[in-house]
Amino acid sequence: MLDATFAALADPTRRAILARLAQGEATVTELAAPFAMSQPAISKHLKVLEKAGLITRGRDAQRRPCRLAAEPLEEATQWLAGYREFWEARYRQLDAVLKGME
Amino acid sequence: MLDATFAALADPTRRAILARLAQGEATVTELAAPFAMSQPAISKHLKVLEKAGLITRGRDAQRRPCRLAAEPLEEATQWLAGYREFWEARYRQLDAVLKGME
DNA sequence: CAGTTACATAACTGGAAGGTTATCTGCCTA
DNA sequence: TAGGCAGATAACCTTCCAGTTATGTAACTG
Repeated sequence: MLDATFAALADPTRRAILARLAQGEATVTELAAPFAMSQPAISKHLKVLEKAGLITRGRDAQRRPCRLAAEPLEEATQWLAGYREFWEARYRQLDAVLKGME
Repeated sequence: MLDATFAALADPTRRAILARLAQGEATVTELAAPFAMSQPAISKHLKVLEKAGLITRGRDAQRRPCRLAAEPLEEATQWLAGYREFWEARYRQLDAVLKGME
């Protein structure tokens, strides 16, 4: 699952789509509007996001509204949290150095 | 930068390498040992990690010890943090539902 | 019912990913 | 100095990815 999540997040178009969805539901056409890209290209990106579980889709007549699904983001965050102490250690070192300069 | 970071993290072999490096420096041969994969394949993965800034490499005679570099992980975490309220909101909803069932 | 809107699907293309084997380089050691 | 060890690089293959255009399909609208 982490594979699909990180792979999905590796594309700037897809991250921008998620950023848009963080502000609420949107249709495919709405999501496609900001990009200089064909509609099928966006549909493909949405499929990638859907397979990664990062979005879910409803139905409203001809429209297929997309919603953000947070679970994989949480999973990714938790994985990264395992390394948190690592860079915090760096900051403590930096702190120490700065204190030494006083 | 986030592109390269997330792309690098999308591969399980590379995540495993990072996990190993979290416990301290290691040489290429040491890193390659756990995997049923040729040494050049590992070297490629290391190059990906290096380009993404996730590792740095030193020199010790013929050995090129690798160290974990935390900065891109921090950057990725901060990006994800922008969505944190999103799933926390879900939990608050769940909480509310559970309380309603009492 | 004809046309249009909203989106999906198919087929193609160029380039990057991830693996392989074979070979080269640099450094240590006997 | 000859040989071996650690690792990088090259050349190749196959599969996937991100985009395209063209076409199909379901649902609304006049």
